[in-house]
Amino acid sequence: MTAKVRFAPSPTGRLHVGNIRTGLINWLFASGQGGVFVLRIDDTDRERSTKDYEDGIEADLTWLGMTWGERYNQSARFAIYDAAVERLKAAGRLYPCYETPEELDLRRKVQLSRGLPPIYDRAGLKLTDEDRARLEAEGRKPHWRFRLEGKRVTWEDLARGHSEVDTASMSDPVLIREDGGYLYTLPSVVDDIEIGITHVIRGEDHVTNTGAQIEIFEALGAVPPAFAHTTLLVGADGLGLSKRIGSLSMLELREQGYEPLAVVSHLARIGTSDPLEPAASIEALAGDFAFGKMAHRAARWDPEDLAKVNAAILHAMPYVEAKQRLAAIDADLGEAFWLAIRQNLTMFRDVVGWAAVVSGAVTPALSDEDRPVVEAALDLLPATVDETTWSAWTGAVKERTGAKGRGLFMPLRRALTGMDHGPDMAAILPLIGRDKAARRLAGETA
RNA sequence: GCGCCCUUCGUCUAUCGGUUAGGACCCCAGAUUUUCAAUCUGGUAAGAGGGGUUCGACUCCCCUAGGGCGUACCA
Repeated sequence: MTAKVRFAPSPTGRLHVGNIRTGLINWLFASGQGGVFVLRIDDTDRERSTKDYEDGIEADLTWLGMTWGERYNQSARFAIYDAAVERLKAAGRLYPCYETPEELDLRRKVQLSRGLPPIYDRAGLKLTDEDRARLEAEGRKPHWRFRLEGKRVTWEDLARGHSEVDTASMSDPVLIREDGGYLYTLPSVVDDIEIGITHVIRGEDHVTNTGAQIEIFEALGAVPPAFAHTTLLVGADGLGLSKRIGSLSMLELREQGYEPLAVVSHLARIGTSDPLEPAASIEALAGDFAFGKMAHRAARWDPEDLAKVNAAILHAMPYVEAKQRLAAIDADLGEAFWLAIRQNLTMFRDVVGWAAVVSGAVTPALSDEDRPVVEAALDLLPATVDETTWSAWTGAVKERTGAKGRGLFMPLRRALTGMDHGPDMAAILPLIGRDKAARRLAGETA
């Protein structure tokens, strides 16, 4: 049986690092074995769902390279959920309740204060027809709960191993709200059955839900899929993902200039035993994927690590891959330029700064100690410069001034680039050109 | 409050009763570059605390501490 997994975001916001990891793990798991990745838009909440967010989610997935084989909108599938509801009602597993949210909240608080578990007391189950008629005459409308069997539900979790949830220790879940709207649980289970999902892969915040959901699968006569609950992410401080990072959207990461492959490599490898290095492609990542490699403790999402992965990708990026993007910055930026400066990039946009060093205007920042070397260098600068110039030229400067090592090269670097770090000077000198080099050595802004 | 999960170098992790406790990042050193960066090589560095079980515990059990998640008419 080929694997079929689903990623089910709600279009009530953009994808962020917290939920994209779940999507990515699903994608990697499915792709690694030639399975199907289903994109399911959980838009049963029509109030909060928007088409813009839906488009945004697709744009984010596409940017990351996470293609989907099938996609569904839950908002188009209410008839299927309605049918499931009828079956559950007929089986006596769905019962109406009339408490208001305030009443329930109060009841929970009382239970808690008495040291009792805050579990719904199933008052709705004890209602007679007359009780219901009276309540509805008062204008109350029911919400519907699924009657749990109250048993130890067990499953072999792909990420956590043998798992158990005692559904006797939880409240019967509300499946249908007072206003008739569906909560996430029922449509999710029904779709998993209808679409033929074989593996439900999600964050471990859903572990307890799984107990109830397995009961719902069974109540609908379905064999539950396999489950995998992965650890959640934490921030660089090791504590829970902060609001800032937890809500860091793919859109922001994209605007900050990260390479999609960096985002994906980083997200796929943190919290695993694989070294944190760039993958050749998202497909290669899928080939390496295994739940067994994932630690059972929260994975740390640190932007500094992401930046390192991003830099490593740029450092090794061949010219053909960079060509178009380079041209978008400046048509004159060729292969020699790329090869000379890529090692100095953290973000692709850093190219702009190096392009300015080569073809823009640079104001040399020189100290008094730098001057003798720079003046000699200007005097000795050959009439033409190419890749071979640097060595002979600086050799001559060394001979005349006695400067060597750092004392020889830093003044020249500062004079020619205006900076004290940067690409290999032998490669960058011919890119700057003889004319600009001479003027910069003379102290001009050129 | 209750339930579930977690706790190994500074960081991310490997180990599934007997290891010189391994790798990656950071850091340090060396090489290379007659410079910085990049690159290559090498190195420093670890089992939350306390009890057990065992010939032997990072590994199994219990307790404590710390952290995460859940306990919604959110997903």
